[in-house]
Amino acid sequence: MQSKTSNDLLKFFIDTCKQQNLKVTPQRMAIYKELIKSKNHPSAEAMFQKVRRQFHNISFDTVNRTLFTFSEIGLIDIVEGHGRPRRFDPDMNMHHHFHCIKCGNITDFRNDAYDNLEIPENIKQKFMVIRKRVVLKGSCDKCSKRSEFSNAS
Amino acid sequence: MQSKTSNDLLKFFIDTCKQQNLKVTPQRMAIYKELIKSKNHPSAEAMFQKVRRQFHNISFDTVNRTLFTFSEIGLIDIVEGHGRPRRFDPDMNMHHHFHCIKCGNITDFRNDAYDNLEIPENIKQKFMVIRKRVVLKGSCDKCSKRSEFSNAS
DNA sequence: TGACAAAATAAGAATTATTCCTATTAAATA
DNA sequence: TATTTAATAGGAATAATTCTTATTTTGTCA
Repeated sequence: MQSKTSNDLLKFFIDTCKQQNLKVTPQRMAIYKELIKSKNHPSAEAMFQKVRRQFHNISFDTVNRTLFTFSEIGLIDIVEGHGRPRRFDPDMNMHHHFHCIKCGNITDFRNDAYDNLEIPENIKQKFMVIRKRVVLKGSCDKCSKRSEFSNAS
Repeated sequence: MQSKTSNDLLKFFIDTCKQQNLKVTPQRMAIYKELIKSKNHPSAEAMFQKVRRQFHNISFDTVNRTLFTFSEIGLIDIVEGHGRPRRFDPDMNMHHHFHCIKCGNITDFRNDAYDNLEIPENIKQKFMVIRKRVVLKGSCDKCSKRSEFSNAS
């Protein structure tokens, strides 16, 4: 069962690479295999440590670069975090964010429906929530224009 | 009008500092004044460049440390971003995040209501949205326990 | 199958962002 | 105005990432 699902995922991975004109290298396979085992949100360093156990002489740079490549073709996501460089927001009124995944800009927007979102009961019981925000990700107007036909290759 | 609002904000700033037993230094004043002028999400480096124009020999460390201090007492917010160290998420199913502002951990959770949030029309018209997520921030169960009486001081 | 062109890799240097360290200075209080 | 305690400047140290270059490998096609 486990291996069947795993094989399906590997097939999906290989197909995606071919579609995107990415070469299917043993390094990329090894990294992908570790990724589908990951339950949390690993850093590049954490992935490097895991992968090198199977792939003795893989370099950090390859792991890091490959993770970034995977995120570009939609195999994995880069999650938002308290980032570096840290960005400070002097606007303490409730508002929401649009992140451009290309240029990295964050745009504020207001939305009443989002402001009124309820915190789920199971979350309230476990965590002390002091702020909520809807984060939308995608491509901003400038970046969309710039690469309008980029996936027609 | 402008100066009145600005004075109110400065008064609020001074009161907040006193409440929190923080000294009101010229450096902190200068940094706060720049902050309330900021419309975007400046980095520490950007703030340093702005502030040093008024405050010739201020150090980067002071700016950075002060911004962090301000965020701790709720004067400003640290916004989520594509962070460093980057965190990669192999789970591409829709889910949401709880960020602990103390330990930095990000916890996944599922919520149907959140999944069904509509993208506002004005956003759709301007940006190409490919992902949405609700991000809750606060203190996780472990960190809440650890500092249960920390604000009684 | 073998050769070729383009892409990917390893290794380490370089860069960027941040935090730490410590002597000095300044704010708050009496 | 003297004292105590926190805050600062400046620079060293660290952490995370990206860049550079020579080498290797993949995918393709004869």
